[in-house]
Amino acid sequence: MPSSKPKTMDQIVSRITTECLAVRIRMINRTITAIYDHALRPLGVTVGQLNLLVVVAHHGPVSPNEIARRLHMEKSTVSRSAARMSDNGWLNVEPAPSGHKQLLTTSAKGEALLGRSLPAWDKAQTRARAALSPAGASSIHQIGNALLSRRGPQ
Amino acid sequence: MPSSKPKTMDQIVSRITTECLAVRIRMINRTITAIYDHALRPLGVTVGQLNLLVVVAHHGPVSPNEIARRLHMEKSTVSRSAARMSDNGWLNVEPAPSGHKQLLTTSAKGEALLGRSLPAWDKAQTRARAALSPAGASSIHQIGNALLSRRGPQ
DNA sequence: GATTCGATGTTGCATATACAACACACGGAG
DNA sequence: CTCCGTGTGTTGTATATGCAACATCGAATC
Repeated sequence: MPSSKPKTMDQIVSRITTECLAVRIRMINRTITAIYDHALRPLGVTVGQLNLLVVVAHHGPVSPNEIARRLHMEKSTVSRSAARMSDNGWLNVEPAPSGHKQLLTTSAKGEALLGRSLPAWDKAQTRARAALSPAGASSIHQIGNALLSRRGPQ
Repeated sequence: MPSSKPKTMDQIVSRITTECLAVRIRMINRTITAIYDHALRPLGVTVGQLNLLVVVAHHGPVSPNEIARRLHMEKSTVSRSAARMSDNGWLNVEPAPSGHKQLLTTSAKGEALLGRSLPAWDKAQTRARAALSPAGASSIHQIGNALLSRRGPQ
């Protein structure tokens, strides 16, 4: 009876090469992020930042931690991004009335940027849909919505 | 006649919130990457590194630039990752016989790591499939394969 | 009221990633 | 043979990202 254990290097490599979801998602992420970042470059903002801005604009005054849960990010990542955007004058970071908490709100400058960014975002969105193919874009949309519907731990 | 131009902030925010492919892909990327990295942590390797190792093992001696094209990455990203992995003894980075070029090959230690990592990778792969749902996983697989089939510029 | 626990934010460290500017070497044009 | 252009690798800079350890504040427990 041939053991199933002693896989050859070729078998392992072949298996991971043809199946791994991580390489694929990470590659797709790089490609799509590049499309948006390229379109947004003239505005001096990245997709990550634009997305953060939109979430803050959408969910009124909101804490970094709350955003981290919604977008499945690490709290420190949100805090540091918010700090950078505050430096740029796009976000206000203020301590909540009571407690240690913080509240993020959009500034006038931030909303202006958002308005100015719409055309570039739209162009990128179109190009991204093309890169993913309509069916792929629809799948991504669906998977993303499922993730968005339930927030993370922390 | 109402202009289609003067969108309100709410309209813009709502549109990007409900449609943007970038937030979704980036979120999916964070989630899936976390699954693999968590599973691989005991082995001291990240998914990105494991993937690089697999590609090098698969495509014999190969230059960083060639890998960059295949995986749609920036050449400097590949070079620096390869350098880290060389420090760990998982990859050999050697100058090509003639020319300025470099050739990456797996070391014995690298192949051993690969073999040791398979179970963890497998567990992560299963969990990732579950997180994406079978249909979603299949879509990602397909989109990824399409990207892999044509290499990038540079 | 003092102590403890839990939620929140910060900081140090490491990887991943991209872009721009630069350094180098090979090959072809002259 | 020399010069130049292209392909390739490197380095500086900046963002994104996560983990672990720590600091803090409020609330629940006693």
